[in-house]
Amino acid sequence: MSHTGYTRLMTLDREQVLRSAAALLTHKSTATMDEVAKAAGIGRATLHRHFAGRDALVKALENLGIQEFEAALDASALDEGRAEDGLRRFVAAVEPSAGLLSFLVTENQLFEGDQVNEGWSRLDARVAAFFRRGQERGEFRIDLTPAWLTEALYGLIGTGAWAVQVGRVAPKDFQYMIVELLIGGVRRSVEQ
Amino acid sequence: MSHTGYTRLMTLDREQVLRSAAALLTHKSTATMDEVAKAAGIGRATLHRHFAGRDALVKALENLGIQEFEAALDASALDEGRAEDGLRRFVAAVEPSAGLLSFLVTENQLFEGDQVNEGWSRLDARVAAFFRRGQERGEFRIDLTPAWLTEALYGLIGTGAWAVQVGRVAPKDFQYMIVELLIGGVRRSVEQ
DNA sequence: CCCGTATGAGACATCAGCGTCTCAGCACGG
DNA sequence: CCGTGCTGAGACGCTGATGTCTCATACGGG
Repeated sequence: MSHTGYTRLMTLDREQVLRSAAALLTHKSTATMDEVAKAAGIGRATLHRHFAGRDALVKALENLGIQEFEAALDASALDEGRAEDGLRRFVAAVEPSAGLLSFLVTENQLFEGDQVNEGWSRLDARVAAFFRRGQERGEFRIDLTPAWLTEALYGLIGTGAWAVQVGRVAPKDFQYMIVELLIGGVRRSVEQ
Repeated sequence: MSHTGYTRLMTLDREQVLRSAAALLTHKSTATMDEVAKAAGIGRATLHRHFAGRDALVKALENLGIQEFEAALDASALDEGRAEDGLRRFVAAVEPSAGLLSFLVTENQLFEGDQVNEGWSRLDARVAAFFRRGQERGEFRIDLTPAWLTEALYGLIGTGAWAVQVGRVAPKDFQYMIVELLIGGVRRSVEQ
């Protein structure tokens, strides 16, 4: 039989191709379909058999990213304990996907109004709600809007992923640098 | 005489075209040469008379961005008074160029090793030195490296410019959101 | 008034990347 | 041993963008 349903083997193939595509596009967002194929160790024709075209590939990557992002969100149990610690857990959980997320965010900025994948708005809402709860509990300051904090978190994750990639930040410091800056800021405070 | 030297009129033309190109590419980084020309109110041929090609245009924009960035750096007198206030002045000064800077940073990430414009490294060094001085004076925490703080500043400026553009942050809050987050972080501290 | 000059519009060739297709090779199962 | 089916390689046509060129025109100075 051909690849109708989602037999395990088939899914594994797709998954693997998707992973390597993510890895490549993460640090070369303009990579060619041919490059993506070669990076996955397959031919361009086969790549097209898995993904109808570049758009389909990006959309699949988008779904993968959303899925991983959501998994990180679930895994970090943002509501348990101090909001600050939830944030730490989240950044730690999202680190492996940081490059992919960064790519997708950049990619999304190009699609002006062409209605973005609804998954993003759902995730945005969850993250913004987390910040809002932190504010209501008195753990976060209230003069920075949840929407901005959400964007800033994405931005810092992307910047962090890139800084690690070009060697300006040690990989082991990724999580620490992002979370500490986001939580405490750069000012040296007495309570540290 | 033709446009040999840099007669005033000629320079003004270029400048104006460059400005409008910056404004356009800032929120549509994939804009066509034709779109750039139309946005500047000139024909594509004339655009090519000013800038040999897309690369030349981008390079000119890069120089413009570097120049504005450096001007903002000079104007904000980072060393005077508290480091924190210097940072505030700088973000205020750089706000008009934020979109352009954001575009250029993204653009630069594509040129892998093709040796980036030396202007950037000079500016990077100045900013990093500022953070280092702040640390030495005891005003900034020392567990975040100057290199990371520099990248984070760029990242937040870019994120801020984008957030304003899509309406997630009010233009008047641009400066406040960036500086406050960068300086104090999201944690609600007693001393606020 | 007339000439020089820059300009805008458009035609043209070129090129890179995409999407489709064909074909031969290879593995795998019957 | 032989079909079936998937794969990689490659050819092909198409499209969009680029860079170059020509030409008619409008503007401005002498």
